[in-house]
Amino acid sequence: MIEKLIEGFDTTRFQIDLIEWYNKYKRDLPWRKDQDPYKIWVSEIMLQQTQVDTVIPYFQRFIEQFPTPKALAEADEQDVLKAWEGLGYYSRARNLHTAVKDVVIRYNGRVPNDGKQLLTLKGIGPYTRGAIMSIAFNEPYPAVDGNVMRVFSRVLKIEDDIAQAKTRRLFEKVVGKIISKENPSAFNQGIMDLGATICTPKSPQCLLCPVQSHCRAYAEGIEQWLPVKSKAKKKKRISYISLLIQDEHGQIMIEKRPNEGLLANLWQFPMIPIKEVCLKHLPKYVYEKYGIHIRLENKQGELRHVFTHLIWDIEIFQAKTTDKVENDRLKQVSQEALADYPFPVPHQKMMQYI
DNA sequence: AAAACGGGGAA
DNA sequence: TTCCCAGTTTT
Repeated sequence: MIEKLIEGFDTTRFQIDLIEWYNKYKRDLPWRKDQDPYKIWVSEIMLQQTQVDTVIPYFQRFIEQFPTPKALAEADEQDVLKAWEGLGYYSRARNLHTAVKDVVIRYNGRVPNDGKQLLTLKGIGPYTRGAIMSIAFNEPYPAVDGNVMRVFSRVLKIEDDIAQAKTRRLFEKVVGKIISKENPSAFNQGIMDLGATICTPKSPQCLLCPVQSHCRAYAEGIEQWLPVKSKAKKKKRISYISLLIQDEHGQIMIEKRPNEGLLANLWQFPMIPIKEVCLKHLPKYVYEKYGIHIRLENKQGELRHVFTHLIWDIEIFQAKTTDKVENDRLKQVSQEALADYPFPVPHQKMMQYI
């Protein structure tokens, strides 16, 4: 059934047209300066669900700070999270940290040139395995992401719903057939660049496309209707009150989030679901949860933060205390010391209200 | 198969 | 507002 999709498709000519275009127009990106599999790996993890322009400065700082798997393996998790701060999907950073420790122990610090072994490492799934194998080791593995599915859904007029998990497997089979066996690195990166610069989600630049003559969607004028993707469900909304609690020296209370789930092990200002308590009972609630007495002061502002699957609506209040706490997950720190802890973006925004 | 998991930029 | 982005893990 894959054969049916590729019937009449000039694979060899497609490979040539794509790779020639890539060699001429490839983007100058910091992780393309050499073929160090560690750097390819870090870049691929950062690039998951994250755009190139966002990743570039993070990548450069990260490689400077952790130049080798060994350097990263020996780092504290909090320092790794701090380097990741603001990039999102923090489990990527924790999984990468776990995985490089594995690489140091099991493979003597060398990223394995082996598809099966790569897949056993935390945070490396089918896409990242394919990207590392093809880009760093020039092995013909498909690396199918949203970009690749968009390009090939148009070129081959594939109308399966790309929101379905099994559709990715279909595209992996297709790319496995079409990928250049001589230069899989340029082929895969060529598709990525094509998807990023020409074959974009809206208003693709078909007139500039190096594989226009191969594209079935273009031939039929239906490129804007592909790929097919079903709608996501509605986001859940949660309201919170967040407290900027200062003691008589101006020290501010922060808490560490649980070690699993949303924003695991990042720090935040105490945050109370509004559903669980009304304003009047807030000090009592805070005493029961955090063990300190507070005097509630003025509301400082509010903010909204939108995640993939939910929305936080946060009201920000100032508060005062004279009590002291100090443990693993609860601290009172100076305003300057806040910079030493990894905070999610909504709580970074809160700092301006102090 | 579906849900959880961040954040920013573009239309 | 809505959608998209070089996805993986957990349930």
